[in-house]
Amino acid sequence: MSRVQLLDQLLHLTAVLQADQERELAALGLNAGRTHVMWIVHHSGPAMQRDIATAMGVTPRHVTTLVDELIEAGLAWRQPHPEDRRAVLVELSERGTSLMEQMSLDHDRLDTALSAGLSATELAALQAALGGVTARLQAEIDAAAPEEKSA
Amino acid sequence: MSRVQLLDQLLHLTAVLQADQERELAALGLNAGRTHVMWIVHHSGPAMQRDIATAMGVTPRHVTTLVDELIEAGLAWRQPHPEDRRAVLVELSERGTSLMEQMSLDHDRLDTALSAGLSATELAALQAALGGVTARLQAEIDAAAPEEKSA
DNA sequence: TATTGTTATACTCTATAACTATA
DNA sequence: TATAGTTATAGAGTATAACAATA
Repeated sequence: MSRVQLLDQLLHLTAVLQADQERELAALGLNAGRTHVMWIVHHSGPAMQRDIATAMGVTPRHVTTLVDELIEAGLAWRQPHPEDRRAVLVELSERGTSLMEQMSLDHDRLDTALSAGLSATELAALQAALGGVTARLQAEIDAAAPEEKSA
Repeated sequence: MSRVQLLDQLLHLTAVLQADQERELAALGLNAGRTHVMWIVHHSGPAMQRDIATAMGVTPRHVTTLVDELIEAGLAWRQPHPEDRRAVLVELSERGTSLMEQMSLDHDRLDTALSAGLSATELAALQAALGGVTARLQAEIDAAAPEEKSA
């Protein structure tokens, strides 16, 4: 009988991870939504707001707000779409791009720190076990909510 | 070089876990705050709102709202504090209590499902590795934000 | 007629400030 | 004077609905 349940450990880790993310973003004047927009644009290149909304699972209206805020902060701008005059392309500014690059570095650094102390074998075993847990969790979710099919 | 980083795996698991929790609570007309209040009262017995606020890390004013909502939903009620006429004791109703008991069962069931397929040895190794990762994450956080001391 | 983005509005979660009734 | 809780107000995040310009 494990005194501490696996699920409780995972929930705790989840809480710590999330608090850390939020603290870090807040220090940059960002939040999850604005950062998600930048992340998408950084990885896909200039993007239409409609596509950003779909990728994030939020309303197009909300993306308008998020992009307004990024522009206000000097992290992005809007360009007219060259082929569709209804649409707009969101691009990162130089500051926006370097911020995303810095976040990538921080991400990699944290990843390295978390794996420290684990041998390659142990790391592989941990990753495999985590993959299994995630798959079982997803299976539970799918079993409980059989509505939303894959898109 | 691991193609998928450990941190990314953890972030993904975090997202899935959280979405699952929210979906489950929403199906019961609950949210994180209301559930947290019930959880505290379920585990500590009748509690003053002030103490609930401290335990949750939110304002006393917000606890007033949360308790109002629980009462509205027939899940809790307020009793006058027997020794301090300024204060109030929050108690769970029968429905509130049985809901908490049901959630405990669901929690245990999910924990079992997540561990399925792992031998006792593998489970112990996973838990140990997770503990290490969480400790290293906490150490990173403490190193980055040396302000808020322990209370 | 369908689609992109925006103006207008509203809902949820949470906070701060001022106040009432005790202690 | 300090503390428990509440009335009043505000701010962040996100949604729905109606509408403009364009496809």
